[in-house]
Amino acid sequence: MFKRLSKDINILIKKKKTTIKDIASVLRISAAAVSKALHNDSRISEKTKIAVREVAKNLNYQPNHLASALRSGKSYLVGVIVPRTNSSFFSSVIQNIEEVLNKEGYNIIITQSNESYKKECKNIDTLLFTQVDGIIASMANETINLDYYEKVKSRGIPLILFDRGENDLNVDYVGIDDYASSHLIVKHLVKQGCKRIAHIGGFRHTRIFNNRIRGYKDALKKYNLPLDEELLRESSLTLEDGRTKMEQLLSLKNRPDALYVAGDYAALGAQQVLLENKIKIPEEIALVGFGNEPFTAMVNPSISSIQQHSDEIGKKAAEAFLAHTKKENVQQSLNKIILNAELIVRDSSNIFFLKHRLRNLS
Amino acid sequence: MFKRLSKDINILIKKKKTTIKDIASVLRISAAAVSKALHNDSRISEKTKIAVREVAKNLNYQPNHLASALRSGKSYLVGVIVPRTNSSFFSSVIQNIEEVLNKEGYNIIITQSNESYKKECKNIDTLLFTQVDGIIASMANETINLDYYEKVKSRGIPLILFDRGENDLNVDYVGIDDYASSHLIVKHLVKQGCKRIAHIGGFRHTRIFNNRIRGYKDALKKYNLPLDEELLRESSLTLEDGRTKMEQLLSLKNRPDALYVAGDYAALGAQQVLLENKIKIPEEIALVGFGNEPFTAMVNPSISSIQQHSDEIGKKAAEAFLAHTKKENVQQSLNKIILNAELIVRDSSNIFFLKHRLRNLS
DNA sequence: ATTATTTAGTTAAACGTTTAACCAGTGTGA
DNA sequence: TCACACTGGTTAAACGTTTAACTAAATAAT
Repeated sequence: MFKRLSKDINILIKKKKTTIKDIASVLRISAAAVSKALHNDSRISEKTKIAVREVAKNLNYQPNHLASALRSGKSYLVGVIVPRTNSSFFSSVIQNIEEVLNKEGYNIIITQSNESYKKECKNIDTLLFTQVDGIIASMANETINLDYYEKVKSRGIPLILFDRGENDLNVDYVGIDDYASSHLIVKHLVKQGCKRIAHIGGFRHTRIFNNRIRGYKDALKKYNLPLDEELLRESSLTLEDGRTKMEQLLSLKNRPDALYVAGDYAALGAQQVLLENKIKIPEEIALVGFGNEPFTAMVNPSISSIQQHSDEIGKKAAEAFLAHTKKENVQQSLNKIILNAELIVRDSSNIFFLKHRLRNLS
Repeated sequence: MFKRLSKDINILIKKKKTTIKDIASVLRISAAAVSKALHNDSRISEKTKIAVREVAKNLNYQPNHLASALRSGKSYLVGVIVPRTNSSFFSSVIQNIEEVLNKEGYNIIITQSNESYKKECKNIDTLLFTQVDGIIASMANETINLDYYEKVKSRGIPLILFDRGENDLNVDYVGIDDYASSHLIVKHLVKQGCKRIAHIGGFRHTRIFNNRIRGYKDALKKYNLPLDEELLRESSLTLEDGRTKMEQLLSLKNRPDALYVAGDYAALGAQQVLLENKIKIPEEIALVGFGNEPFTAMVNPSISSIQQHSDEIGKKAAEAFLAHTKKENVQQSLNKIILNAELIVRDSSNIFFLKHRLRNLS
């Protein structure tokens, strides 16, 4: 019945873009019927559905996302904001968010803030402008003012934070337990026999770094180690800043015998300074970083670090978004999903170096 | 005249979303006039424009991108496809594309193919579906079939390739001169006194890797070095593959005294094997990588590498896209923009190691 | 035989802009 | 005074879907 329309089809194929109307006119049915057929609406017969799908394919029909999003109010687009993408952590989180959301028909738009508050605001505007159905974000280091994130909330679209979050916003948050991670590290260093453990941390105003500092302090207390304030340094956690802070620590009369750095890049900077000063790692000073950047395994000696399970974080964040889309209630509340981190012990903090090596080889 | 309407404004402010119509009804003008005012149309008086802008701000008006894109046929969105984002090269290219396009009112949507052809096709579909105004892409290693890219072309939107391109597509391409880069490397190694230069390259079916191989061969010829086929290995350029190929090279009866690897990760793998075999770098075997990944400067010894000027590539790619939007003629043709690369000499290929160090310190 | 229900659609409005075409009023030159 | 050009808008259609409300025909229930 619908089969001998190939001439009509050929005529239409020349047109710029195939729309639902073209399909409708080929089959002599209404555009609405086509729309319903494509959405598998129960009010359309199986026969018609098959015919519609066939014609759609022949005409190379591509649904116009703009039109459907405009009409339905759903764009099936989710915005992702990260400080930067060239970090294995964020890159992996993004990949996992994408994987989960793709399955549900969502696509993601990635934007980077480059750790700048201003850029972050611009990104939020862009995403809102593009009418995303939700935003999954990790905040820039600089960000203190939350107005722009409040704007997202007030637009009534779900907001999910990960890694760098803020309790005050009262939205979903996915991250690791920074406080417990610090405990993990200190415990490990104590086991290696270290007595004076220094910490190069991030700035206290960022919640996660504050938690790492609190964890560090409390763990020292727990193991009856003195808390020496000069062993605790706040920094921007860049490679360069890691160098500076390490130099400061070395100039102390009473040097530390271990160092826990809250970021891998800064840890690398510290390591460079140690090597340049011919200080043996880990024998003289043991070193632990945070984030498990790939280079920690590449440098010599390899640097122990905290693995944050970026894949899990990405998945959970995406699932948190999906949960919002499923319930009617748009009301957001503080809902924390905290994952356990893992300490990857490498040469830089493994005092029983050779022993360990041999064990691994056996 | 328009000033005492604050009550009306307050009423409207409660509404879900402010539209152009709300502004119009506040000012008792037509929606069309508001649209024109916001676009600075000459047919609207300055007085009205100011009033419109003011009311828009008070009502917290956000233009609906979907509606305007649907109507005007322009989304002001550009899709970017990269094999992965967690590489400093791609990350930097993206950042520069964004910077240039933002200035012209465009926003970008980043997608990653993870080097998978299937994912790349999905990405293209997503981007077309989102009605992007253009696509800037670097192809996955796997990609040989060009049908999907042809699809982009046939949709009539500009397509720009960078880094990993294809002549056959006949579109704009931005990249470095791979052939010349190989010459640069070989020349440098020859200057260091190397006589048997090996090459771990990428697979020949990818154009850029083929060009690097051609450059390597021709440069050897130029410097009267014998071309020993067993010194040339094709690989996937992963760290692991770099290790394997290095082991193979070491097992030769006649070992090379220099190695040029077409990718930094594989170069790192090769370096690890060399160090494990107590082979001195660069004295016994000099090493040069490609891509200037940050870790090349971090490892010990630091690895010489080719800096690809990712910032320039990003800018030029964006500009190439903009050029298309400006001329009516949608006809695409092969238009290559080739940039010069730069060799960053580091310890791994600097035989006059100390001399160099001293010179730098002075 | 009559009414109710189901099936398979149709119609028309709506989503928020943009834009082509139109028009009323004012000024201007001849 | 008439023709005209400007200025500053207005009207209405359009972009491609979705969807609420309606309907005609067929089938089932009473």
